[in-house]
Amino acid sequence: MPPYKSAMPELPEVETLRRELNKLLVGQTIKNVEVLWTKAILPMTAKKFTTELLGQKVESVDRRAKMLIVNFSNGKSLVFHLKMTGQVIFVPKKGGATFGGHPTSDVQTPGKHTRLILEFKNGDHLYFNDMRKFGWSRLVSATELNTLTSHSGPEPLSKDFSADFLFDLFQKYPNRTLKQILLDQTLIAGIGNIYADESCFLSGLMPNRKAGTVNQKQAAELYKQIVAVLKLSISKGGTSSRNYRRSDGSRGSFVPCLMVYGRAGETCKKCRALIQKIKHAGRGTHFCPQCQH
DNA sequence: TGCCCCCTGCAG
DNA sequence: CTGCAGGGGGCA
Repeated sequence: MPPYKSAMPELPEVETLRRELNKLLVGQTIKNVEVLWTKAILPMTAKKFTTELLGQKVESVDRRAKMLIVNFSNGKSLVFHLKMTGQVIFVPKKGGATFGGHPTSDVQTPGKHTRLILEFKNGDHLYFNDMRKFGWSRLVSATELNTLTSHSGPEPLSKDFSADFLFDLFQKYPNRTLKQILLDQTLIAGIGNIYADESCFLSGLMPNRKAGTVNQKQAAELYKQIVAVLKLSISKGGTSSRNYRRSDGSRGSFVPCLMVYGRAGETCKKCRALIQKIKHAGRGTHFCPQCQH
């Protein structure tokens, strides 16, 4: 078994939750709120948080960068950031098809890491679990939501992101490394450690390569691979290398598709060289010494 | 620009 | 038992 790995939910993981919860929550009305760890909802008090949520009806579920956004019909939004170990788990009312979570799930609802519970009128529950307590959930107005999301760069799967945009970034920050740029949420939204390493591998570029040394063709290839790996991972329900779970408590199935992330010491799936791990940009960084330059 | 901090579980 | 893992915000 691979060694200890800690990976936070990134774009594909949060997008998976968004798609699932959009089907499950829209039209539901909040009947009860339980705040089990008050810091999870800072800066709001548990009392105010609860009062404002009671009776609210879910209109849609959104995602921006790595933030999961539950919109209510009164214009307010409940925003979740899962950070390292956050989970958002949906448990249908008793008698529901998957009551108690996914049959093979190891997730406790509620459990010792449950920080917040929402109960809906029909008896369904939504649990916010977070072992490390880095994650948060904020109830915000439309204006505040705009502020929260305005610091993020373009969505990589939107038309705002393109090969030219990426190349322009590299020209703008020639002394930064590819990984530093890919991880910077103000430049591009939603890419974290896993998909930064994976997209660099897939495009044959070293994560610590200076952006200024990358030519237009290479930038175009990296762009293409970023989009491809994010889409593929979404189609697999994301990467559950450790804490991340889908809304029913089950694991995403992208781990077998990983080429370098979490594979230090294992053989490269392309050339059989040993995958290496270094520390770069403050993160564990995985690469193939033979495939990437 | 880079380091500290928030946290907990697990490796060593 | 110590120390490391790490997103992102804050601060020097």
